[in-house]
Amino acid sequence: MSTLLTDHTPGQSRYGKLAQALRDRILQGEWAPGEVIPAESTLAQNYGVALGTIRQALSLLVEDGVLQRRHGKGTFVTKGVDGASMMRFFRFRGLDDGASITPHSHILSSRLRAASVREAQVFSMTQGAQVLQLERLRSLDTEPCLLETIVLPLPLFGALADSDSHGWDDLLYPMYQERCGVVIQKTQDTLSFSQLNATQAKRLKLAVSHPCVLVERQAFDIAGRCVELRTTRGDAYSFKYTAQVQ
Amino acid sequence: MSTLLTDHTPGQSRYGKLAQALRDRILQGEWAPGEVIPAESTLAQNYGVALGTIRQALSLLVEDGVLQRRHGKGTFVTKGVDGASMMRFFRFRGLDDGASITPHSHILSSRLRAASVREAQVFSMTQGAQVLQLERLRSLDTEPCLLETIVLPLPLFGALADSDSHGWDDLLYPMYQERCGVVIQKTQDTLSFSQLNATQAKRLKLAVSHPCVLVERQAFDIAGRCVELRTTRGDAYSFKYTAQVQ
DNA sequence: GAGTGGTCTAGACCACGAC
DNA sequence: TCGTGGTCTAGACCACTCT
Repeated sequence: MSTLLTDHTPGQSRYGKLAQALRDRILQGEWAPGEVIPAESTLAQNYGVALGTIRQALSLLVEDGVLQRRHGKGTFVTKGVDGASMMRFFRFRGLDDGASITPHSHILSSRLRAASVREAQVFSMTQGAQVLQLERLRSLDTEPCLLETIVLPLPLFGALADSDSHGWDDLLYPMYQERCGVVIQKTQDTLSFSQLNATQAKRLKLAVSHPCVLVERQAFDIAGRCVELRTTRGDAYSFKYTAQVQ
Repeated sequence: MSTLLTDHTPGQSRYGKLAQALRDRILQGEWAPGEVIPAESTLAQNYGVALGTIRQALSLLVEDGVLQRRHGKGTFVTKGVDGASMMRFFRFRGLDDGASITPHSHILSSRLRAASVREAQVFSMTQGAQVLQLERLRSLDTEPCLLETIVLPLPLFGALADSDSHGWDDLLYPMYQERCGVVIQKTQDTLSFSQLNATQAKRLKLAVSHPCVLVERQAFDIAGRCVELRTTRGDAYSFKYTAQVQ
């Protein structure tokens, strides 16, 4: 028995409350990312509701990307975004559509500094708290393609601040999970156009003022907190993105 | 009684087949865009299935954007996208986020020509069939902002070929519906980067080689057929788009 | 009050996956 | 063969909208 339902309708449907209860249990870490949660019939019994009701609750969390159903196997906690998602905005030379090659990662710099006002806001930190700022170059087959500035709040990412960036992986998000217990659940990317300054151009082996696409990302963990701010620049001529409307 | 269900599982769930049957009735024009379809209980009776089954079928069509539910009122056939959707990719000067001003439309040219191979393919036309090609300039407060090339298959859009473009509306999609009976249901937009040639630059009052964002759109009607090809160019510095991942 | 979609139940059987 | 999620039923009651 987990949490008995209180009486009727304080302001939400029963399956809505169930979804919230299950989400809380996931956030508390009762089931780790990638693990199975109890069967629908078990949950229905534990909460004392009909099967259909628990299924509606689970559907909400599936829509939200927190859970995934697998017919015949069970319902699993999502593992999170894989971190190669930035490549969806670009199509670099010689890559077919299907090709999902992970660019190699090289950390150019890593330093601690005080959070700006905006950073303190989005990270819900006390003003002046510390953040870790990374500069990172990503390359495909030795050719530089993306230049990134990444800002991470402390002490959440303290493990990274203390470690040597030479041993880091090509994908950051799985590494956030392993080393800091942070699962990236969603990202919001704002695209715009810009031009490279001298330093950026040199890193990317392009000319000064070369047109680039700017991706400003906020990444959120499973609890919905923003835990990463990232600015990515890539050659505008390699930009290619497809959007569906309705 | 509408269509009795055949026996069990030729390869789809019962609600899947119901959804297809309902979609067909909508495509045939049994209910016009904006109209109510019969109540869930009525449909369930007519098809001889349980309420929950018809609700699942309707949910598929709602997800697909074909239907909309309104609690207490009924289930309605979608009216289609409003045609102002191109503005989601740009944020022009002096426009706040919420502002959804429709740019003024000016048709620069309109002519008939034979379809290219690719056009014949995407429109499912016999090769060499005719299309209507429009050049169109869209302006905000007398300032040109978007330059478009629009290709429409004939004879579907014959009514437009025969009419004077001076009397046309600022939004094309509602006009497609009124004059040609074509409801735009979905669009797929591919974004990339380019530069303006001399003609384009002049139209948009920008310099030659000015950076621009290119939007290549395919628009689909309620039956899923591609019925419009559109290429839109706008100042890259006004480009601003937000995407959610997972 | 009548009609609509939304929630919920308690049960049955089916389809998939692993052992 | 067993446990999982997926489909389907037949009924009940609730919440919203219009008249």
